[in-house]
Amino acid sequence: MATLKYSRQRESIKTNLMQRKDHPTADMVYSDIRIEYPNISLGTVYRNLALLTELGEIQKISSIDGPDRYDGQAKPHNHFVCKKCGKIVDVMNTPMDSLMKSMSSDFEGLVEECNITFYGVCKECAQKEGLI
Amino acid sequence: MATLKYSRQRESIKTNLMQRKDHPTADMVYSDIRIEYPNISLGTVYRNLALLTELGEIQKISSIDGPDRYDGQAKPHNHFVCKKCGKIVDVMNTPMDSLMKSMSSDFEGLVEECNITFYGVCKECAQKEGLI
DNA sequence: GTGGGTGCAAACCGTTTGCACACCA
DNA sequence: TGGTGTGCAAACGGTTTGCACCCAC
Repeated sequence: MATLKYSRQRESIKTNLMQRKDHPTADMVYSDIRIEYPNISLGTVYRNLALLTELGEIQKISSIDGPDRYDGQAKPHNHFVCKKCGKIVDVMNTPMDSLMKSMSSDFEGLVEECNITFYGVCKECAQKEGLI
Repeated sequence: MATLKYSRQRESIKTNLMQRKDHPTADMVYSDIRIEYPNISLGTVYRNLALLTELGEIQKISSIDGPDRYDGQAKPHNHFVCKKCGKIVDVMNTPMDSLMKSMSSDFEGLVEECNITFYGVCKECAQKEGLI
């Protein structure tokens, strides 16, 4: 049961996410898709984003403030989220080995599987606020 | 302007957070404070938690799902948040040096200042779900 | 007395869900 | 035709906010 069926809406959402290089919110994707499918509903966008995330075809990124963001890049990688402006930057090649060592033994062997999100202040915002 | 005035509500919230060793939600703090101040409102709790966070006296921790959590521990440290059960574990002594090297040069010198939150699946949940 | 703090309730915002209809297989 | 997907709108949960009153200074 619950066999996956084709839908052009889901296809369009996936394609949109794969093509763009930013990390849009559900609403930003919704705006884009509505150009091609004016009747699509925001609920459908959320449902498909959740489904694609579950399938591992996209990544969901939680922000500290504001709405969640999505990443169409298939290759697993991590993110840096700016607390001030919400900007998201891809972080590749995180040194997992040294991270692992610092984690309590409760989590040994598990961190490897995780998507890690770093929060902080990006250079631009730090300069604006005189933190740098 | 905006001079900080004493309030026993804020004092009580701060004390409550400092004494406990878990990472409660605003609502959990609210429940506790109501024992001493039955008329306190949830809005006041949120206002004071935000204020204390801004003052750097407590830490706000964003969860992937569910409500934000708060940490009364003054010493800066990082967190591991379990995606499955929401459990939060303190992570001390993160190897910042190796992390820094892996970050893009856009953020060099800034990551050191950040609270980092690791997301993943805790050992217990991983065992429950057969991931381990 | 003045201006910040509180309690209350309504509003807010992102997200989820129930339902009837549409469409893929 | 059977069952999954959609559009719509209402509901939801956590959080914020406007307002009148209260209280620290």
